[in-house]
Amino acid sequence: MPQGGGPCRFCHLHPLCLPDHLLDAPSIAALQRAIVPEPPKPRGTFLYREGEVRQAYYFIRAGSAKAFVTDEQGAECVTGFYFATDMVGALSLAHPRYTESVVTLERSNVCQVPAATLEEICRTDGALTQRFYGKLAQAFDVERHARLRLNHASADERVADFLAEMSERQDRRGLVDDNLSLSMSRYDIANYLGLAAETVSRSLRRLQEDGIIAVKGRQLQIKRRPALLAAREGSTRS
Amino acid sequence: MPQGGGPCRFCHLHPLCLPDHLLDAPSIAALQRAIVPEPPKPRGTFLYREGEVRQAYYFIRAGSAKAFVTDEQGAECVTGFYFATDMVGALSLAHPRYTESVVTLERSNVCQVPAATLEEICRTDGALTQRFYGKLAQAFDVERHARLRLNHASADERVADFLAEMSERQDRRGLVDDNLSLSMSRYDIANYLGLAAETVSRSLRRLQEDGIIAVKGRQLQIKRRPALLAAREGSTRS
DNA sequence: CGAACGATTGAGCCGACTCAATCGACGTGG
DNA sequence: CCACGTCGATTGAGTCGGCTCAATCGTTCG
Repeated sequence: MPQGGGPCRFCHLHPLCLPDHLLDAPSIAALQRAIVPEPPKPRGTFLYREGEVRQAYYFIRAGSAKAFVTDEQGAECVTGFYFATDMVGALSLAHPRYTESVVTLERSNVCQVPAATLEEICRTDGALTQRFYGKLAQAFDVERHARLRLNHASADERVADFLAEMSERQDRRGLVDDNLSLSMSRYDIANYLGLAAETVSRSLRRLQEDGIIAVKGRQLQIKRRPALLAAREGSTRS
Repeated sequence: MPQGGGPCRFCHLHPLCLPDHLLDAPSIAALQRAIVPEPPKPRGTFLYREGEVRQAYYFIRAGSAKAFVTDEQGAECVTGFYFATDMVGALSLAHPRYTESVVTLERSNVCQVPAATLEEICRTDGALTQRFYGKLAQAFDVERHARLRLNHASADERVADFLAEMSERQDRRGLVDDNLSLSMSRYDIANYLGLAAETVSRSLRRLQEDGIIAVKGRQLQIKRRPALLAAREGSTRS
């Protein structure tokens, strides 16, 4: 348990948010004191908008959010999703302004860390700095994965990969379960994967017909995980 | 001029490689002493391969290289291109092993910096560390741009965007010129853009027919730059 | 000079998009 | 409590952009 006090002491996500081996460092205690828990945010609340001056980083305690940019035609391009334990805003570490907008997909709880405070603490703690830049490195890997998926995968493969990714992230949140509750719409999924919503719908149906998953609206069960993982790559279809 | 000695003193790319305001720092001098100029590498030389332990970072002095990963089907996926003044290997900063393979596209000159040395120097210089992580942040932005391009752009838009990107990078190298010399094959371009080589060929022809560029093999001239920039986005076609 | 590779062009096909209709779930107000 | 409106999800029909396959043409290098 952290001796630094602050609201983290009672947060059940604590071990996931900041790994244990760092918890004794004085800078972690300072960080925890800087954390501002915010009142629950209803669905559709913006944490921030693309182009605004970066003023804070966020940690999601409960709920989910989607990130998107607006292209020159004014169209929304979904760039990712955030769930509990995710740090939001790390992408903008090297920018003075947010590079994407983030909006909640359901009633969500978040913690806020003022950017100035976090940067001040990092100035005296190289290890912590590296830790946050590590988030950026992770984000890069995710981005590259997404790009390669777009490059060479079919609609069915993309959807399968998306489900596997969602499940994997749920596992990492400590919730190992074959049931997924998708908080985003088919349109958001489609946009994220570079598909039409109708195509996502059809791909899900095909996966269900193959007995790999069971879909009921936004509730989803993975029935044959190995087959799902195989469907991510171009498994030679029968 | 750097007083640190080392081979950088005589390198004409110096002002681009490491910006001036940092040149006095002792750690820069140490970095320069650590730089190992290598003999010219012929076309097809690997700087490193995906999966190898990261042992060095590279700076390209002359020539060019392509980066790619190999997917589970054994197919090559081109992830990017490197040119003079580019730092190669920054993507793997947070990984113990290289995450992509890099191979020269033509006879090229590169400088090598042993990873251990660079990391040792960074340990005592937070500003320099931030500088290299900044490279990672840049790479993230490039990757996101590439992904959004794949998501929502047509073949013609992708090709136009690619040419604009190439030209922009040439400009940043200090060579403001409407002539581009593409060192990579149509197949590499196509792979990078998620297209077939034939489609790239056809898109180039269309751009030429519109009087936007002139193509002759790998030599290319930008005749109407504003039109090229407009063609990147979904300019309502006539 | 010939071989090999890259680039271009053409013909035909297919996967995913678009358009359109229907269905279902949910929330609102009478 | 039910009717209605709205939004999201699903399904079908038709179209089209870009892929595949194949042939030709340069070019470069042995």
